[in-house]
Amino acid sequence: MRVRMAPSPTGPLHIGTARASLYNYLTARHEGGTYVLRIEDTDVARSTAEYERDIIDNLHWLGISWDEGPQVAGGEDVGPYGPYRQSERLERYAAEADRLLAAGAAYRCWCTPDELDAVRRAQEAAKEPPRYNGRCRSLTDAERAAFEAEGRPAAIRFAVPPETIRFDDLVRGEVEFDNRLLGDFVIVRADGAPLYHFVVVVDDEAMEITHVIRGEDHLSNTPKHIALLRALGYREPRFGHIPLILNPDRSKMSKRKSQTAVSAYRAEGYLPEAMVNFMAFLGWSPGTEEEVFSLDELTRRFELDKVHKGGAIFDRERLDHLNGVYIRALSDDALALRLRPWIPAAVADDGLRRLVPLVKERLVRLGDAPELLAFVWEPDATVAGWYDAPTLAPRKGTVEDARRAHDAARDALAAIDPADFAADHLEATARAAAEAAGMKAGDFFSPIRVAVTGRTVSPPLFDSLELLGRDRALARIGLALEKLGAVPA
RNA sequence: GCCCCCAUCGUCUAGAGGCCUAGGACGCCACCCUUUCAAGGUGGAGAUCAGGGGUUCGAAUCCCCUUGGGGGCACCA
Repeated sequence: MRVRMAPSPTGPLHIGTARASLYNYLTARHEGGTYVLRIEDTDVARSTAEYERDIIDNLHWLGISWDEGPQVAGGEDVGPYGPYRQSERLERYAAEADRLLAAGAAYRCWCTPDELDAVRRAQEAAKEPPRYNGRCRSLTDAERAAFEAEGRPAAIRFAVPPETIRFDDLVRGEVEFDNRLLGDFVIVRADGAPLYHFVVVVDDEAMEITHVIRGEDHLSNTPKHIALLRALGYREPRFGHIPLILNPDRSKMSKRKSQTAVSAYRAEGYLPEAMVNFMAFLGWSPGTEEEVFSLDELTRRFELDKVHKGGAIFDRERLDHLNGVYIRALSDDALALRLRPWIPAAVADDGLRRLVPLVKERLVRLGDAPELLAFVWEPDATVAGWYDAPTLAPRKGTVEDARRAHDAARDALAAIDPADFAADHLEATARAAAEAAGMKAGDFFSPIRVAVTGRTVSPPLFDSLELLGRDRALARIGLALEKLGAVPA
């Protein structure tokens, strides 16, 4: 078994491409086949090295590996079937196009874009299917000679044989198309650039691909590919068309309506394990009620015949949940490592490990960490700037309550030996202070929480206090008192 | 317009004729735990299996039709 993924570097790695790559990967690895990466950069105008880098980097990030093809963006090919970039296989396409031409299976077409456009418009007006009218297919030798003498560049069209194409799709079963309904399509542009439907067939044969697994959007293109590959005398691979990933409105997932770049999810702090697990379940399930799977487990369990036929909406809330599950499953050390890029370098180098327990159960995405933890590394004055005096009041209390709490807290904390400034002891002390002040614990803690973390919602108060240490805690309470002083009770 | 594909709670799904008065998960709502927020626990609402015909002793599961949705019909991929 030889399987491939064939992304086009005309944009960053798309969720849909990533999912198709994942299904190909899982199929190849499950069956012990070979997995190939081919860069489909025939559209030179839209392809860039930057996008190729984005695609390869993010595929690696997801943990998807391949046996053949470039392993690094712009890097050298690995494998005996190269080159693996279509832009480097132009001679082969030209030779195959010539073969088709010589056999009469393709012909030159001199129709101009304007002419083609006019025909298409007329067809639309007449409510006919828009397809090439075949004008250049039946040119006389004299007409052909005239065009050639003109020196006008010609495109090459495939003369689609009038036949019914049937194939047994790996996920959809028997499918049948009438190719008589197809127009002769262009396989090589007038400027010499070979087109997708043609190169994909040439390359799959050249790379001896046995299983073509791709999005359902290619299902109705498959009869074209089969007709082409027959005309070229190639072996027919098995085809499998997986369901599409959908926008919330059930249309094909698109940049316009959804966040489609894998890099964007990565930048928000989604874990690759969660992305992979989530994407795998968009259109597949093991047939049981289990739903948390590592890439290795997926490889073990994945089977193409359990893939669904209907499309699936990309549900962010479900992804969020799964991401949280994966974050919580990480050890503190592992999570600290992952958090590094989101934390100021000085903090990351020093006390990051100690911060992890404060946020581990609260993180949806790694990128949420700074919001939760900034109070730790920001200067006292900055934190004090995050709130105003009324915010210090307990939910059902007054600023006067806040003042009492802070007075009591300041005295209580100041009395603690810095060496004993630990969460357990702090809590006991604070509770005693609250009781002495005649306040409910919650009402007492709330103002302190705001003073210390700058927010009404924060990690656990006493752990935060311990982290800050006595002096900074006292300083923040002092700052809060100053603010309260400006407010008449 | 033509061709093709698809159709179980809002969403992801289990279900391959009787185990289904349709199960799980996300989300939602309660309650418990609790210093806030989370996490966790318990419970709940939520799908007459798109609709209609068949086949069968029996249908979410098989067949047909309808409806709805989607994809494709480029000198893009």
